[in-house]
Amino acid sequence: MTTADGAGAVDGSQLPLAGLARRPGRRTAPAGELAATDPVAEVAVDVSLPHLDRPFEYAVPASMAEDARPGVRVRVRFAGQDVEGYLLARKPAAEHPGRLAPLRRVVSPEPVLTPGLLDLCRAVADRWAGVLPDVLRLAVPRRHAGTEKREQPEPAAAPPRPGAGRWAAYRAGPAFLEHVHGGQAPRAAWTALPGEDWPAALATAVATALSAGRGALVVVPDHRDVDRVDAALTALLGSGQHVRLTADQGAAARYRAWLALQRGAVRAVVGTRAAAYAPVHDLGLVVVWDDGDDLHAEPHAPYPHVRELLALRSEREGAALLAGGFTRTAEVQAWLDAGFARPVEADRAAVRAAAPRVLLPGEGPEPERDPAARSARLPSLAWRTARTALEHGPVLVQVPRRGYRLALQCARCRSRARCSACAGPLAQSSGHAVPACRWCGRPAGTWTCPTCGGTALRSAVLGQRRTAEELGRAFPGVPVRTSGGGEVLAGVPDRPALVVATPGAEPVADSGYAAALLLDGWALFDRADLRAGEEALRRWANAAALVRPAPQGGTVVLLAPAGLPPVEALVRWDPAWHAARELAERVELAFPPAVALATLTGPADAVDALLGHARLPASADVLGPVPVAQDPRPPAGQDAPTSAVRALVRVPVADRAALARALREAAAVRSARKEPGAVRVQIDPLDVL
DNA sequence: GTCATGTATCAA
DNA sequence: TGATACATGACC
Repeated sequence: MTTADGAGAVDGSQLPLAGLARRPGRRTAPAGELAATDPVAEVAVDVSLPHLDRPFEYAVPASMAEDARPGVRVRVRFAGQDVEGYLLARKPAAEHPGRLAPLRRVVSPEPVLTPGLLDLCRAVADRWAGVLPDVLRLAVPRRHAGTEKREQPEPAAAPPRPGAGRWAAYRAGPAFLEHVHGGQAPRAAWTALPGEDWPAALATAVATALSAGRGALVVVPDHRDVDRVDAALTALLGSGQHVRLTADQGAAARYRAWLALQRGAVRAVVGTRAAAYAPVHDLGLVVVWDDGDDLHAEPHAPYPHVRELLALRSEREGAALLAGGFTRTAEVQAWLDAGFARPVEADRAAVRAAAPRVLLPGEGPEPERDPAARSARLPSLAWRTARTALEHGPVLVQVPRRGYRLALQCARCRSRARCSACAGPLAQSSGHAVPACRWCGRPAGTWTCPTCGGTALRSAVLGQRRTAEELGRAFPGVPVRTSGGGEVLAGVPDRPALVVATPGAEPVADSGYAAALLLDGWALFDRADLRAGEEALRRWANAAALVRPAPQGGTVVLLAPAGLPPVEALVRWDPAWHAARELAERVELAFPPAVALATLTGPADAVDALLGHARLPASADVLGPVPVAQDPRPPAGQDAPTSAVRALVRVPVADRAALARALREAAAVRSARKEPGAVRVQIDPLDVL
């Protein structure tokens, strides 16, 4: 029987059940129906309005006293409707001066939102100026009731510690593993050697953490990469030590894997971006592979990025952090410069021994007139390289994806045209005769190229997909396979074939490609994007890394002009050099990661209102708002705003938290006042044009 | 977001 | 005067 103490602590006397209390015919529920201890529950309700992003207190009926534990999903009455929520905590007394409504239902006794996961989600919401319910939707998978009842396997015994394996080839590689094994939290930027079997290397790192009783988490860009790491982990550890988490696995499989981690039956996971939240026990190692891939950027509010999320998480949970790839982003370079992370890289001799030879048109023997090459619209060098390589194995042909944004460049030297006021990219909007800056909106009536002094602008060419049929005609009798779009090949056998793939969909060849042709190098520069150079190098290097080393004849033909930094970086296979250059450029232009930046996108008056409410740090620099092309994905149920604008706010990195807080508070004011128009706030978005 | 309440507005 | 519309604030 519940004592009066419990009830008195709630409300001073009885605890009426709201809703029932108003109806004269029904009596207030007696105090005896409340939980004996801690009759008050704090609940995060699933309402994504900024001004409601805080716990609300509910009374715990005695019938739910056992199940209503912190972390469980509950259903409550909120503002007259039934909503889901998470029970955050139980406590003896309420702070809310009014009456408490009771919990309506404990949806599931499974405590899915553990204190650690709640802390992480709260930190993510704060870091990206968002609200907790939005983050919880990303972090906690949908419930699958049948799966909860099923027995989990017994926790597997920790595996033996593996040798350093492939890590011995890298300076500071074995030391990193040693620290992981020793319970420390080193942070490393790993630049993988071309040709590296990186899934195997990551499996070794995961096994090292497991062998020390620590958990491990690996986030890769896509499903195919999950398959590769999954296979490498199984090869090293068997099948019981890890699970996989991907968006495309069914609700049951996903929830089962998630629960296995949550219940501590399994301590290692590999997955795509949502796996960054996986409830791994005793987390000792977090890994992000190829952090430059934009699949690591969450497309749902509040738009967190896996790299930054894992950095945040590793610090909060004392886990080691490993950011690996064949190239290095400016963001990771900034980590190195700041001393936040240390490099794990091979020495130059090892790089030279592992990298393929990279050729550019204009080098090597004079091109001859070759009708077969012309019919495929292939430069002679590419055609001859492929023809020779096809005698030794498969040849990869990387073709660009469609649909790059239109940018402007110097008609003479082809360097990207930038605004003379703020260095933003110039672009031609449809319907406007005068090109304008995409950042500050300033029209560029007259323009002079700072590189060559030219004054004429040219429209960039859109990427164009070459067809496999065209290549097939140029190489009669050679099988042509394609990978990309809907159909992605995992691997190809070690036989002569042309393998046409879009970036990110390149199949792995059993013993490496004999050659790769990287076509349409220009298209990658024609993106109106600050990250174009970095992205070009990343795509080229990821394809070139699948080619055999130069000593075994591996050759890459890159159709891009010599002299541009990403081209030079590929030829010399020096991604660190390129990353340092990129970062220096970002510092110069005052763009991320050199500064923290927020974009506010929405109807003009809504953006103005948000900026008006925001108590921005004194350091804040506001650019725009400027009109932007219609939002490609307007919020559900809303029409695309007719006059969408975008404003940029930049602050020093040290003020990022203050910027996020100011924007969130301003959004809270707007939502409380029901000001019309939705404004999308993004912190450090990738697509700052 | 929903709901309840308060105030302005207008036809009868 | 009563019906209705719209603004406002709370939401536990």
